[in-house]
Amino acid sequence: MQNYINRDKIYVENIGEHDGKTVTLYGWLYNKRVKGKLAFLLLRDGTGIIQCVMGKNDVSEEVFERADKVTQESSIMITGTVHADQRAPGGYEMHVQDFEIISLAQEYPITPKEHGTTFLMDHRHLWHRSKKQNAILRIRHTIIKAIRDFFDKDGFTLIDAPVFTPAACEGTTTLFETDYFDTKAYLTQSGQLYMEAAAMAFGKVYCFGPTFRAEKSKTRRHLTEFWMVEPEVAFMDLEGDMDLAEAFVAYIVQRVLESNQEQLKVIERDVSKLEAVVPPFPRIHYDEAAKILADNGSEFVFGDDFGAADETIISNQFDKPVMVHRYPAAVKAFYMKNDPENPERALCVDMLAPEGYGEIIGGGQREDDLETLLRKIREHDLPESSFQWYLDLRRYGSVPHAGFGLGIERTVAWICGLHHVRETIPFARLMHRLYP
RNA sequence: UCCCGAGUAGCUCAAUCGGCAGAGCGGGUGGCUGUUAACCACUAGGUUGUAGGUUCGAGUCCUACCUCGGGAGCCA
Repeated sequence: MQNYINRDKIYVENIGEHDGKTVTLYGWLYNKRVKGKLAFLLLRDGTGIIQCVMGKNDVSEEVFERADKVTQESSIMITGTVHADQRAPGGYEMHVQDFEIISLAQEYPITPKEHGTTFLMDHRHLWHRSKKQNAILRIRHTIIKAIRDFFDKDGFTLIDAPVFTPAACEGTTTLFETDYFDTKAYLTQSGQLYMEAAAMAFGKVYCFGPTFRAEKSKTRRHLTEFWMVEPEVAFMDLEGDMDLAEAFVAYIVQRVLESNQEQLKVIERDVSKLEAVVPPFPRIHYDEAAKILADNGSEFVFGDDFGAADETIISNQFDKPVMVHRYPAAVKAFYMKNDPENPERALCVDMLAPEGYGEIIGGGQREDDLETLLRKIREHDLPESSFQWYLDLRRYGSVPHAGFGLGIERTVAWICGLHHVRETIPFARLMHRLYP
């Protein structure tokens, strides 16, 4: 294997720079078509796929025999001349001079025909090699990079939140419990409370990491382990929070449009839907959203949170993400600040993605008054002692502050136009999936 | 936790009213110098999820269980 290390490797994505030259490519056999005295080998190297043409008369008998016997996903090395050619997928093809099999693959489970999702998820470690999955995870990479760039350029500091937490942060969802020496610890469901502490220390902060929910949810929008980015800003109100969320999401979409045209084509995404995502986004009051539902025959009960079908009805009214604000305080978490103009309502906002993708952002202004927060903790029947550090933030220089959380996988699913979030994360963790 | 649906060849699926378990892909063999999920011919490949029941006869009908998928609730 030592012979195959090459530090100046040429990659398929840059093959146009080598038009007319003789180069060596390293990769895997994506597919082949052997037609008598002519062989078409599709080399995949992670950055793209190139068709390599081998005429029986142009290579030694031994080399042509290798093409005949090489199996799908065998690792290979091909030397040849690069030519622009309309007939070739990708626009360039290679005329083969030499071809070596680095490691002959056993019978590869993922054939070029159809497979079911369960089978593919069981072979997730191999499925990544497929064109579409490769494109999705490249777009995920762009989204994550764009998220970090957006905040870094705007003076935010990245503050990592802990994964082990001592108690339920919000007391709503079911948490994964783990032994922590002689006590219990729980896997985090949100870094937000810690970000509030960090915002008081650094001004503008965000965390980006995995989040865990032990809910027995089996829907296309749910994972038990997912990634979330949570910015938090001191001296910011709900309006500022919505401004931030809007600029943030628009920036992410723009970056994908700039960087991933090729991948968007592979996954057959309707790009015009993404091009429409420019500020300003519609901002509607909970009462307006309720009216939309009433007008569209929903069984929605005023005062409740919206169900999945309700979110779809609301988002379908717009061709951009829509921000719904000021939900009834009763259906929101204890740390949400109540609207001084209507104390029954919370200064909160959810952003619903277009095309029925549901909630991608949840956030709002936080309660900054010590006595009010204390009362809410008691009302929600939460252990007061666990929240002393959180109450300290109101004891020592409390300020208005706000933030939100954005779910990475739902954002990727929306931007890529996917049916299910399980394809948006390299190795999905679902209620019935812990392998591979 | 609740509701709905599905388990048949390595994979994707078919099998009429309960009547001989089949096809495509993938594997193997042979053929083909411009293929695009190549094509053509031949070939191997089955405890029909498990356990019971009804029947002359069960992939098909009944009961239970197992596994998986979709959805609800909850949420990002």
